[in-house]
Amino acid sequence: MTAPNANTASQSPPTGVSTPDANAGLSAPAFSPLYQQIKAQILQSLQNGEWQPGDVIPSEFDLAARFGVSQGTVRKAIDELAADNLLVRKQGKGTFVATHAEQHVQYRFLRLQPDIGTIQSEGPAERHIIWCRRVRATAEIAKLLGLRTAEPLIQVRRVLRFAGVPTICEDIWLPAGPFKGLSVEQLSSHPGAMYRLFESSFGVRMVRAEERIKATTPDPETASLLDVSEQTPLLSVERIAYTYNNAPMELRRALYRTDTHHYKNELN
Amino acid sequence: MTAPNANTASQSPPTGVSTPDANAGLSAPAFSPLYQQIKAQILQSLQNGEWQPGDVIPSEFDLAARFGVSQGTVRKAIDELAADNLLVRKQGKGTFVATHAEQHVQYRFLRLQPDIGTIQSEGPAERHIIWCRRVRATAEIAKLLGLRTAEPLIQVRRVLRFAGVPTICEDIWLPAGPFKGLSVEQLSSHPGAMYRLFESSFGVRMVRAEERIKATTPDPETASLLDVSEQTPLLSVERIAYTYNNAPMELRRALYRTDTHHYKNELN
DNA sequence: CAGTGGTCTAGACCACACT
DNA sequence: GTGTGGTCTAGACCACTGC
Repeated sequence: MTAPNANTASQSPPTGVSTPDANAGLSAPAFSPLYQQIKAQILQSLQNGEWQPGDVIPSEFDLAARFGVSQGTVRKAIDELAADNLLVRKQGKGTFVATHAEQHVQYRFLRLQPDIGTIQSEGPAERHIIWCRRVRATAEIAKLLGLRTAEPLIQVRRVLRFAGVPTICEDIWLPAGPFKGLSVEQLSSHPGAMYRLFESSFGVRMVRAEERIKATTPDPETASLLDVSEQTPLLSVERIAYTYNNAPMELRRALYRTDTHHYKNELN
Repeated sequence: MTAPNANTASQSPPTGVSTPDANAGLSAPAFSPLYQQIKAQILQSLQNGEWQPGDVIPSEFDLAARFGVSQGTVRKAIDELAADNLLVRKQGKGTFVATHAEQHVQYRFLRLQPDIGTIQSEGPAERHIIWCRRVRATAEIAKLLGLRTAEPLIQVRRVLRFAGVPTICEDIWLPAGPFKGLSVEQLSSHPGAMYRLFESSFGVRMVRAEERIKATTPDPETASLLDVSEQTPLLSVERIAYTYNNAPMELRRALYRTDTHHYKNELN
């Protein structure tokens, strides 16, 4: 029962891995290390909701028994998932599913920082929802979100203020299906950041994102919302956020004022 | 000589690590895993030039013998250094000191991409050095580079063209000491990217960098160099590049045209 | 105290590159 | 074939958490 890899009478370690026996003749050059397969299985359990954000997952030894491998192999799989910010290890306590809720970083994907002073010493941002309505995907937006043209979307426009100054104005597009029922009330009343709401109310956890940045000037409406002139150069930040299976689930187009803030990026 | 951790007569594995004996009484809570110490020693050999960029370093077993630890411990140290892009592992061949020269990525820290089309299908950039002269550090620049005001610097101004279009105009400040002798001829004639020259001719290897991005408009001179109007919004990118010991060694202030290109960032 | 993740070791075997 | 990094195992002990 507990030793699926048992294969020899001697006490040599299980050969495992590349299924050397079944590969007689010409076989696909596919070679996947055991820990990658374990990683994929753990990912599967995350996607299908077996373990919810914030939960503890089974211990390394439990998982090793469950998958019929050694603890070290499970460890390597978890190491990679932790490096991807999908799991969080806590010595003495266990390994947890990463969550936007308990993350001490308030804005996971926001790279805008005040020019001087300690980070976020300015306190939490004020969030003002301008409106939230159902729209249909343009060809361009559909392509970015991996949908078909004219599929229903929810579009949210909001403004973020730091220390009372309107600094960010953004449009957010979400596929209507997974986010059915999203309302202005929900958005306004929810205390935390937006990704927290997505996670707790819609079971959608954003895992990574890509941003494309340009410099531009605002249209009249946005200029008014940000309290700047139409000639003010602003950062245009287009973000696509992805959930577990690398599926795009959100498109944001934001304009950032950079008179008191800057976009910070670390290059390695 | 070769077994600094030898400590017991029995064949139990060396206890090592936390020096449990010397820690009687109240001691600093410092605890450094063995592999971190190995990592530091390898880093030391990189800094003092024992292994040059492009070189193979000794095999994991050789290093294990040299440091008196097991191969697995050396492996973990190298894993982290490889994750930091300081070393590059090549299965079957060895572990190499990372270099800007052989890196297939031409511009290690440049995040600007053409809006459409395959990445860098536009061919290599044309580099035009505008000038290169000795200056003295302003208080602001000195602070950013960790120097004192009025220390001698070399300042380079250049323009990069993609597909014939001037797209980037940047000023580069370098401490005069480490870069003694840097000349326009050297900069112009050197075939590759700038960091390659720094590495091969001055022994300075840039390891990581930070960028601060704002939106702005160009001054008249820069507008002319980039062939745009003074009202054109541009990305202002300030980069500080660091060498091994986390010491800042270069400051760049660049303006990017974003009419045909965008700054791309991956968020994890 | 028991349970968890974190470190370290020793040894086996696999995949890849060079000669 | 030899040597390199890459994977896997088994077992020991350390550090941290909470009962």
